[in-house]
Amino acid sequence: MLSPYGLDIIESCFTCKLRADRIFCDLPTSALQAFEGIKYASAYPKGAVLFVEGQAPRGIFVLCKGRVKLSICSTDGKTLILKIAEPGEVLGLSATVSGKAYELTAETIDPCQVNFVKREDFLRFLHEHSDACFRVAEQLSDKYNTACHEIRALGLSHSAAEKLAKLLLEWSSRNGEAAKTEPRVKLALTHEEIAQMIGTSRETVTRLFAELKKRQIVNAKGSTLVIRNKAALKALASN
Amino acid sequence: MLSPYGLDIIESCFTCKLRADRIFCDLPTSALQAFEGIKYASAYPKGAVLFVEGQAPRGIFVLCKGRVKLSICSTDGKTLILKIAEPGEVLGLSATVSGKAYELTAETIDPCQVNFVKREDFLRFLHEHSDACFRVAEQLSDKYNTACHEIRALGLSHSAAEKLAKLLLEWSSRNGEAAKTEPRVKLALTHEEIAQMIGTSRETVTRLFAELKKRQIVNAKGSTLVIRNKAALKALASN
DNA sequence: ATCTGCCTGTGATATGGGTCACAGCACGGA
DNA sequence: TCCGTGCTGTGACCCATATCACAGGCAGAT
Repeated sequence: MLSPYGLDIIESCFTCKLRADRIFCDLPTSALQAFEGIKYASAYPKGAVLFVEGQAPRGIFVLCKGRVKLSICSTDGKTLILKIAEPGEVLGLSATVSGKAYELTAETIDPCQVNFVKREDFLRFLHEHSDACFRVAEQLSDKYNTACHEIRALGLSHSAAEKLAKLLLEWSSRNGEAAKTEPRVKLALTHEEIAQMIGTSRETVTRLFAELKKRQIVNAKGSTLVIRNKAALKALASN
Repeated sequence: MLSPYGLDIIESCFTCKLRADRIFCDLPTSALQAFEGIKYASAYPKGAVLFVEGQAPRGIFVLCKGRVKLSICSTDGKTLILKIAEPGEVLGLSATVSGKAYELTAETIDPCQVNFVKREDFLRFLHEHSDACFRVAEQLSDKYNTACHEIRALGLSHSAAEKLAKLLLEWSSRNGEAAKTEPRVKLALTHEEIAQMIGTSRETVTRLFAELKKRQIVNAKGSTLVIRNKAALKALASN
């Protein structure tokens, strides 16, 4: 098969080595077989838009490879990035289930491989495979959970510094770096994007980073950030 | 049967007249029968706490009567009210499904009737009744949807006035009052609580209401608020 | 009728951070 | 090598809103 956008396409879910540790993908054989029959494997370049906030739901997108930026956007152009979706996540799920419009916009930030399933096929699939339906409920619970975290971070912090500290700590807890005394975080986003994640302005992010560096709390090594003083960062995060 | 806290207890879901218009409750007979077998009907006074943020999930609470305040709370005591749940809503659902801690606190603000189902019973029930499982997915989608709205409101508005205007408009669209030229909203909450809903301070809410009244945009009739100038309120909401 | 607690209303003050404006820098394309 | 484009860094300014402090009002308890 062709490898567009420099991707190694995963042909079938059955041969996918990563299936086991993905909440949705690790289905019993019969369900997986049915899923294979209705999915369309496809690849997208960096910057492609899977769906836009407000659109009627066409179906779900199972992210196999690459990262996808999920954001909402106000009428005046301001953007809030909700999260960066990682492989294994099912995108557009809640809209597809409920039939309401997509509540956010999904845009690839890497070359991505995606399995698309049309809404009517997916709904039929769910009704016929109750174990898959339960996985969907689990995925949705998960999404709801992270949404609640986001709400807490946005609504209950007094300062931008607090939100940034929270974000950095969360990032470091992703890669299993959290346990180390000096966790490292790969900064794959621009200050602008970080600002959009914590609902502040680009300049404020720049200033906050300058402050953190001055106080020796973090330290930049190229595009990697070293957290030198985890305790101080935690103190900032919970105030 | 006794009627504690002045409630007329709904004995059985089968005889409940309100069942039809509730997403979760309107189950096929076989599922409903099974549900009857595992639920515990109970009543709570005003101010009772159903569960607390951070607790391990004991099970779900189907709200039959009364209203429940759902909130999250920061370490320093600041509270953010996410929503006021109305009858028909299933509380503690996502935590019960995923097994993670309850992500928020649920506290009754009226005398309430509630059907409680233990986690293990509920999970078994879901696996045995795929139609119920699908309803759960729908409920969760709904919750996710409102969470996204909350995030938008919190993260993308520049002023407290904007958030208050949004809240008032949303309230008026609940009771079917939205269509009227001068919708009425019952103000069942204190300024303090409203402040906690839009993430601002009590004083700011008081001042904002004063401003709205001065500009003849709203008008207080006892504890009922009359929206005299819907257009102006909408203009405030989207800026 | 009085007290006590919760709610609303309003002034004074301080400040976090949004916004504008511009400068320096890195990196890729021609 | 030079240029353009997008990112980062920083100063100046100002406004919305948090916070503190207190006064009046209303309602339920004694």
